Amino acid sequence: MFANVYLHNNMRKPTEIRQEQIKQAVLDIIFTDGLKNLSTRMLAQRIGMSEGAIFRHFPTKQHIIVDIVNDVHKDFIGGLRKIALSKQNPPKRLEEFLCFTIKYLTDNKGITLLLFSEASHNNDVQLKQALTQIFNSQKKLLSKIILDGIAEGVWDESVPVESVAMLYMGIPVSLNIELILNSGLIDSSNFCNKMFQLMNKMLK
Amino acid sequence: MFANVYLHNNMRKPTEIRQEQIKQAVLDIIFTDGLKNLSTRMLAQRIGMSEGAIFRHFPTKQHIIVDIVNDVHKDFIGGLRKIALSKQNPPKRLEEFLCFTIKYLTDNKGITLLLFSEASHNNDVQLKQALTQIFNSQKKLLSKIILDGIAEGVWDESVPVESVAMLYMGIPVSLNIELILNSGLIDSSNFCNKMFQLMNKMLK
DNA sequence: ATCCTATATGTAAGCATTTACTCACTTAAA
DNA sequence: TTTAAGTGAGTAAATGCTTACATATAGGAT
Repeated sequence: MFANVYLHNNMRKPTEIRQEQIKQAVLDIIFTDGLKNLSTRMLAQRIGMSEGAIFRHFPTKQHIIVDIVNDVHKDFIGGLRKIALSKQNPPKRLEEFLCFTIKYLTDNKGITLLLFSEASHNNDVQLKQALTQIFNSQKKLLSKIILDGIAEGVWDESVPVESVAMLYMGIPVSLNIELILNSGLIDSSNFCNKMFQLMNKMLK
Repeated sequence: MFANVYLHNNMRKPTEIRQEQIKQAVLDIIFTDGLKNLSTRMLAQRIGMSEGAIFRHFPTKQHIIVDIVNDVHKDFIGGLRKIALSKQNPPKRLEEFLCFTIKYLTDNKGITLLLFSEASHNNDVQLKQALTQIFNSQKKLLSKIILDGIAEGVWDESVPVESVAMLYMGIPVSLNIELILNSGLIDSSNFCNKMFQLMNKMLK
């Protein structure tokens, strides 16, 4: 009769849910403490499970990182691709492209730092390839939007597409610096709109 | 007579020179292997001295980082300040500002990653303050140039100064990503000129 | 419903390795 | 001859991961 009154504070959960929890906690730790302070001990503590339990759901710590990078490729790059290849006019696509980028990165605050930090070392060849592809995909998709806009005559044909794409690549980091300095408080839709205005002007 | 023919491979050097070597090696390691792979063992090996010797020249590893950040504040921010407050016309100042930034960061390849990574964790309050000041100084100095340009009538007064400054903050990282992906090969002066053209257009 | 069993999820303790840093001692250089 | 620069061996703590063991949970047979 009273058996179910007391909830166990360590109720078991299926591995799919635990994996999501772990990945979320990893990004959280990276954002607040930096990649080099990400330890499996700290990770376990933040989720509220033992360290050993983590290794029931992922074979190694590195596999967690790789899994996150794969998520980024699927969700983030996938979302950008949909926008870049849609039927809307190029300026509208550019605006959505920017807003989607900013929303994704503010919702997943550790990702910018993870991508940028991990990209810099060559220890894991497979991981580095995935990161390179993420960076190049972004540039390629944005370039497509710009080239479409030029072809349609809404933007100046003399614009250096490569350079504009490069400038865009810095936006996530500007955003991240701002997030850190303002401790996470940012008007996301306002930020994205301003960036669109600037880039649109740059292209005219 | 033959005493000086054979050079000792462990010739002793004054602490000032060793400190510079150590700081340079730290930035080198950060650029090639990432901040989290920066160990005193690796550092000693790269310079060609014993691990213990490092601690003759710096009390702790953290002190090396702090010293580098102080250098950045003096050399980089100092240089930017000189340009921002010079008597030249605003567009010329903007161009020099951008080129100086890019030159400094390509000459000291680990700095972008160091500043950006370290800024994200709160372990060391003093360090975080120094980093915040570096970011804010950059924004303030660039804003000054833009506002001067608006006052002189060369740029549009409706331009959102804050947003432009924020976009500028991303440039070093775009550069860094490019450096990593292209393994260090970049036409620095060409890059800086292109960025100037874009920002100038944005401001008109 | 109740029991039984297989399996997935959990834990605490411990492992080998790496880490930042120290210390006793040596020796080049001023 | 004093001092600053260098070394190699060692330390305690932290790290990623393993292991032996415990038990919640799902599902079929009773």
